[in-house]
Amino acid sequence: MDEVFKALADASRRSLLDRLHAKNGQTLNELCDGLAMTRQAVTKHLGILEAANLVGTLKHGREKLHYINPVPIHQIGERWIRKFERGKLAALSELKRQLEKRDE
Amino acid sequence: MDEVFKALADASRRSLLDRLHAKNGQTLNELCDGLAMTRQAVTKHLGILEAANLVGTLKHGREKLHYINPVPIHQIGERWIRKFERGKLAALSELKRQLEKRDE
DNA sequence: ATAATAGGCAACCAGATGGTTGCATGTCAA
DNA sequence: TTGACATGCAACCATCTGGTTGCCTATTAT
Repeated sequence: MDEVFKALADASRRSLLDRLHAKNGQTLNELCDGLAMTRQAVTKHLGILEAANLVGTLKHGREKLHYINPVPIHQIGERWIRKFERGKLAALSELKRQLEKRDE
Repeated sequence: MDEVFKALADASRRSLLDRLHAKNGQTLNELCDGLAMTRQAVTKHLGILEAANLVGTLKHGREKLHYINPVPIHQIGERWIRKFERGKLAALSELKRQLEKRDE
C-alpha cells in the first residue's frame, strides 16, 4: 500500500499512468515521446510503477510493452478513500460547530 | 492536487489522518502521543497536511486543535481514482488477451 | 509572580529521490 | 553480418525529505 501511495506521489508517474490509460500497451520509447526527460529517467519511473504493481510489462521481441493494472488504484479507493468519505458530513458539521463556538 | 498526493505519500501522515478520523479536533501533543518521533517532527507533518488543505486548525488558548478536512481526499476519489476504475474491466481483459497472445 | 505547559522557529544532518551521462546488450532489418 | 534500433545497467549529482537538537514565546495554573 505504501509503495502505491509513494508511486502516485509523483506527477510524472501519474502522467505516465494517464498516458497508459489513454492508450494501453505502449513501449518505453512511445511513453518517452514528448516528455522533457531522458529515456533512462522514464525507465526509472516505470520501474517504480511496476514495483508498486501499478503497471505490468510484456516483452515482445526487443520491445517492452506496458500495461496498466487498475487493481491497486481501486484498492486505494476502496480501503482508504471511502473510509474518509463516510465521515465526511459528520466532520464538516463538527468543524462548523467549532468555528461557531470560537466566536462565543 | 499534487500537494495532496505528496502529503498522502507518507505513512506517518496517513496515520495522523487516521488518528484524526478516529477522534477529530486533537491537540498537537495529543497527536504526538505514542508516536516514535519528536513533537517538532509531528508539527512538520501537520504543516504539510495543512498546506495540502487536508487538515484545518483552530487555536484555543495555548492549544492548537486539528480538524480533518475530507474534501481533498474526496476529490482524489472523484477526479482520479474513478477515472481508472471505469477502464478497469477493459484493461484487465486486454491484459489477459495479451498474456494469452504471448504463448502463441 | 513564577513555574509548568503548549507550541513555534531555525539550523543542521543523513538518506532518499529524480535526474543526468556513458556504455553495454539484445534484436531486427538490409 | 553488420548497422540501426529498443532497452538495460551503473555511476554520479543536486536537491528534497524526514528527522533531530536547541532555544524562544505565549498561555495557564499555583
